[in-house]
Amino acid sequence: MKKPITIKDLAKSLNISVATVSRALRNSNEISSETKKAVLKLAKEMHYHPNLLARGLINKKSKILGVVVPTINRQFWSNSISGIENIAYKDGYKVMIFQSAESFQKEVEIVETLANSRVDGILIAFSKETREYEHIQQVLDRGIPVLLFERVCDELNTSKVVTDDFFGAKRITQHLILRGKKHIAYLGGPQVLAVCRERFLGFKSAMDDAGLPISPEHVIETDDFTFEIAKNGIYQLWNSNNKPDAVFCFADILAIGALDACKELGIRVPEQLALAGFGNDDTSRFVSPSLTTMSQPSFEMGQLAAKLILEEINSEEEDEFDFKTEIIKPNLIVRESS
Amino acid sequence: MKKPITIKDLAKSLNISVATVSRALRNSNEISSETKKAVLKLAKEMHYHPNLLARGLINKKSKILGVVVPTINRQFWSNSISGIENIAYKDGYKVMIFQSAESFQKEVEIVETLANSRVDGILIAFSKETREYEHIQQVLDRGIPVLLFERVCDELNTSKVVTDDFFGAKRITQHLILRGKKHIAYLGGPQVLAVCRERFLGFKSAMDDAGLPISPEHVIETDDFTFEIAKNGIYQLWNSNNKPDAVFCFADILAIGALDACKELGIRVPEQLALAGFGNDDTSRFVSPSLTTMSQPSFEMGQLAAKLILEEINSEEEDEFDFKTEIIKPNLIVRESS
DNA sequence: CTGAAAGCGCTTACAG
DNA sequence: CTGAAAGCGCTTACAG
Repeated sequence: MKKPITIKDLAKSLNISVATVSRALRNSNEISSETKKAVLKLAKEMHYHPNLLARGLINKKSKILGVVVPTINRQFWSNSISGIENIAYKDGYKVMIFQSAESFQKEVEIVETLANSRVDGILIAFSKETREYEHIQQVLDRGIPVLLFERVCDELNTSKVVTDDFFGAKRITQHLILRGKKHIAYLGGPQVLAVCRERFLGFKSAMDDAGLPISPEHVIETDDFTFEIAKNGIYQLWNSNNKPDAVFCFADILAIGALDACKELGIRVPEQLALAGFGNDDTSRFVSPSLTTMSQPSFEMGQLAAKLILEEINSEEEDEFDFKTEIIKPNLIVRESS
Repeated sequence: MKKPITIKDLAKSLNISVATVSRALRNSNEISSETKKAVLKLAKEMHYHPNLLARGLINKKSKILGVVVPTINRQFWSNSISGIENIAYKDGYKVMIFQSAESFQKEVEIVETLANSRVDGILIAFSKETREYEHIQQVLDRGIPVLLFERVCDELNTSKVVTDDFFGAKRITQHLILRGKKHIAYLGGPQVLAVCRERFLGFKSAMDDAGLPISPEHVIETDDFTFEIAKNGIYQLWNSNNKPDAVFCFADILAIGALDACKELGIRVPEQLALAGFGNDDTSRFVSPSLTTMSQPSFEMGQLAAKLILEEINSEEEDEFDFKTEIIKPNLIVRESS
């Protein structure tokens, strides 16, 4: 590593003080345009680059937002991030992205690093393992703004951006019912997760309203949201005497696995078995039959999240900030699978 | 923002010097276990957290790797990043991810920020717009290790990790030829990009070897790699008198678009038109007919990239580091579309 | 408009 | 084993 050029080097070369150099570089108004020009010229010539660590140490502002998601490898998360960046960049903020890989320990480490690096704010969607929120509460206590999105919790007093999962699940279940389906199964995640609970409750509510019973063996909870696990689920459902005529899947990837199982088992979709997902992965458009799903406006949710946290960051630190919880309704997209 | 606890606060409370506190915190060996214990205890009680900016300013080591990719919203890139993280975390490094969004200007900004934040190394895949490499050369001149992956250039003297695009394209074209196809079209990106050029040349080489001519109207160059553009390409090919009997697509997403066009046009795949992609997006498994493709080992490429740059970072700065270029062969995965 | 000085939070030779 | 001092690269009142 070479010794980088510092303002000291510039100052020495020009025979002026570092204070003046600093002012010229930051385009201060208390400086003559002449010296400013000279400094800027030399800075360019000598390939001067400011040390952001030193600046951050003094300014206490990094103009950096930290984002923590379970994985970037899913449409929903990567789209949200794009939405966050879209807003952040307009305001001169850079966005640092980290993946927790659904590991609580990694999440804790990342949050700690982010906070210790003095980012201006942290946007986080919890890992699947996260059950306690001490690590976030500590960051909050340190006065660092945190915004929770999609995978949130009730315990924390922050701004939040979430999907209206209850509404979405109810709405898509109603759609299946309208299609004449009466024995609808549910393929979803563990109900310790709020999002899973909500979607199940929405599903249940629609069934209840229609006076349709839910068979216990039609509720399959998976720990992992993978293609293979969904396939097993369909095999399990189809091997019983009590076959469903539709399946509402917690996530598109599950519905896509379900679809594959249907192909293998020779089940006609949607005639024998209608399928519906949630989330609107790009993939759901490309499979055949294409997949009915509740589309989460992930990009817009990211934008909204960024807006909220920037508001908080830019608010007067004195007055209590008014935390908002934005509940975003997903949109039903009907395709061939129902 | 509250005033954070510093080592000064700890020192005052314990009536010892900041130097001693610092040593206790960093688990130095020149310290009595007694004072160490006391410091650690108080640090916990007072919720002390080290300021990484201050540490970085002195240490010149951040234990952070910066990664710049065109987008995280594609399997190949997100998988590579997971591979990079996998290796980096084992070595105690954190990974900061940035998206250039295929914008040269944004790429330049990000690289500048990364370098000015004193990350220990930068792994970058160029944006589609990037034609000059001054921004990287400058970073190199500053002594910061840079590794190029997938979207690279010849001009820069760094370690590189790339796909053997020529081999991959040739191999998959040969596969199509073996399937009895003789009029193979090519759907790909602009050949100013090295990766596009290589894949086209591999395609051409296989055709040449087999004594098969390539019709000029069978070579379609698209500027964007999107589903819709690929569909148009197929419409264009099919509306001519000189219809191909197979299409080698530069990327899976193009092949998937092609597939959709075939469905709309009633073209039987692979009988009338065989289709092959490149990259092995997850989606290519899920579409129907499933897609033949050259599978790039993206996770492993990420791992390799991280290994190489960590080697460089950990090498004695004195001796010239021996830059390596790793050329990774993709694997042919034959599925239903051919 | 410019400079000397103090300081951001931390680390590390150098003495003792 | 501990402390005083210098310093990392920068910014910002305070004087002038």
